[in-house]
Amino acid sequence: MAFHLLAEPIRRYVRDQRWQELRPIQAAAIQHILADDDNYILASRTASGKTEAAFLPILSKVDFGRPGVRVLYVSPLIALINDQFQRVEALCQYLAVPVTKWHGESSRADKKRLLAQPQGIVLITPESLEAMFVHSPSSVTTLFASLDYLVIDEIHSFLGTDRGLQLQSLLGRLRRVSRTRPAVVGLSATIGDYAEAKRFTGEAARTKVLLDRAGKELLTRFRYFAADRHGADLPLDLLKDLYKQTSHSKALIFPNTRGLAEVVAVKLRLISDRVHGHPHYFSHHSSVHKEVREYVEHFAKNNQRQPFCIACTSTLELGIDIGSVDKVVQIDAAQSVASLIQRVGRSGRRDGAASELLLYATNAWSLVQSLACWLLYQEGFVEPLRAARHPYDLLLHQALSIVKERAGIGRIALLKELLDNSLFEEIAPAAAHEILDELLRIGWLEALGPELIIGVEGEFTVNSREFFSVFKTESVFKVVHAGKTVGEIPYSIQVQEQENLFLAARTWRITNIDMAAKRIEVVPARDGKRPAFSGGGGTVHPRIREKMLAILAATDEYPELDEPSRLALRGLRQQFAGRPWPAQMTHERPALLKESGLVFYTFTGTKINRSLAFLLRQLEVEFIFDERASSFGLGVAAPLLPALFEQLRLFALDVDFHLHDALTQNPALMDFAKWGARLPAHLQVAVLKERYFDFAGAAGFLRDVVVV
DNA sequence: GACCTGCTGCGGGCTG
Repeated sequence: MAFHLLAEPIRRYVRDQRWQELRPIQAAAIQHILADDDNYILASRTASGKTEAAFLPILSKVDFGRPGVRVLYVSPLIALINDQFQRVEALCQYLAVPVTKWHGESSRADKKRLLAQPQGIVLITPESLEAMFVHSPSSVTTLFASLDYLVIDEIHSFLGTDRGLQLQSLLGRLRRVSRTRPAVVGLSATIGDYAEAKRFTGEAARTKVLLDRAGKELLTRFRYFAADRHGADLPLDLLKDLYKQTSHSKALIFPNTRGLAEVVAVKLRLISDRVHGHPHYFSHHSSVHKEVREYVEHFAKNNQRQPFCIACTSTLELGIDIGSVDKVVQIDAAQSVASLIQRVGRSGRRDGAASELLLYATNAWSLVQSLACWLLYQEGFVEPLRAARHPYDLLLHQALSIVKERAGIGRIALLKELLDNSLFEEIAPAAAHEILDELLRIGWLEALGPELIIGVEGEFTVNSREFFSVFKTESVFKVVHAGKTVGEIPYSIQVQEQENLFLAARTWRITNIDMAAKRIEVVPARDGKRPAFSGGGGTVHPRIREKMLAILAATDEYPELDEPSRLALRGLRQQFAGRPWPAQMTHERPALLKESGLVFYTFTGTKINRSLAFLLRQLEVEFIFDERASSFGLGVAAPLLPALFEQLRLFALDVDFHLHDALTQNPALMDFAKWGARLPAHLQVAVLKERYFDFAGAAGFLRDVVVV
């Protein structure tokens, strides 16, 4: 029995919680973590008690009487740290172990107190850890030289991302200053590739996975309301139906964009006002001011009886505690299965009744993508995310960070430290040398005797706040009403006096714009438009598109579809009917002759499509690309396609020259990687090839594809 | 038509 393995104070905590029993993931984690000092990945669905699964055994095991912080918890979100602080602190009170929040918004007095007496548990963000290495390396040693455990929450949010590469580097740097050998415990509900998760710890061979596959009971329904051709907003009938479906529920609605989240919140509130329904309609996304968002979270969490509706983006995907909701609504397809799982995970009624998932679609392609995601979810598929093996841009950033940390370091020692870190293990020493040479050339580094120091040109960069993060952010205008910030919007044609707009689920009129202070004054208004947000979306994995093709080629019926959805699916299937689909479709892709010309459907992921579009431009072939349908309209006769594909494939195999050219013409191509623009040109090309495009995938696709 | 994430140190002004 796992329970009896726990230390007595922890057993008392468990008894006081009045839990009937330990969850499977908790029982497994207790047995394993107490038995050895290995790294663990705990994979189990949302709200299955993963935090306790990690902390119950760790707190039972670690000797907190010894000096130094013993456990470091890393989280991708400040909001999550603040939530987890309450839970972990409640647990730690049974052991009198102090817990300290360490992020940009936590108390400086608390930080000072911890530095005077380093002990217990610290909750931190990757950027705060980076900042500590850069500005106060002695604090890193004082606090973290004797860690026993590193807990990484929502570890999937770091896998395959630039922020993950940064954290991986920081883990290596922590190990370097450590006198102990801390074990890593990673927590997640959505991991598609366990080998990658193990690799992320930097010690794959020492890492084991504990997995609870149990899903949850879910009542799923698809609903279809076709948008008119020009309809940027949602169809009125959809909004009316959505109101009817959610007016008595606690509902989360995910319409995929910030602008549509505002439309949904404002319009549902309008309908509700008209029929004297409840007034609890909110929006929650990155452009809603933090305090307003916190109010919404607080309302949802502390409200047992009243219904409410939050229209949101991925801000409510991760584990921020908003209590339980009984309906999750997705409008048009989610970008990934992982995202769908996280969203579904937010529902769950305490009484154990099945929670409800409503999947709306406004066009047939979106319906099929949504259906594909849902079927893949049922099959247990999650997109495998692979970390970049040649992150030259991260090496550049970490080189600057280490030079600053040491206040000067010999070139050989710096190279050794960088290349010893697991995330750079596939980078050749020659490339690392080149990056240092480039930093010396542009004056970001300088040689001082035998050592490298931060150069005059580099001081500004390294000393700015922006240095701690590896992602870019756009500049925005603050939107203020009566001295209170409502949120923010990017500069656009819409930013004009007397313009009306939606924000934070309200309607506003712009009364004053201060260009210098980037501040917009607003007053309440009666109607308006959705704000024009800029910004790119995510990427769709090839497997989703392959599933979409399989759905279209089959004749399966799905009882979860309403009648309009069924008709829409049938309509799209008819377009592709009459083709001799083999049982195992792998390389067959359809082309249709339409009025506008030949349309070729690739049914593959965003990165391969993006690469194909690049290659077509290089060949100066005209085309119309539609990512939603994954199709290319081409002014080419069908019999010529194989020859075109062969030409594209040869370009794909030798694409470096064209990428060099494209970068010279348009340096903004590197905007997706914050620290990429300072790399030597051929390393920029390498970063583009590895992270933004997939030319190897495109070449394989072009080699194998059979047009039907 | 398209998501999200975080932030030092120091000095000056203000409040209790």
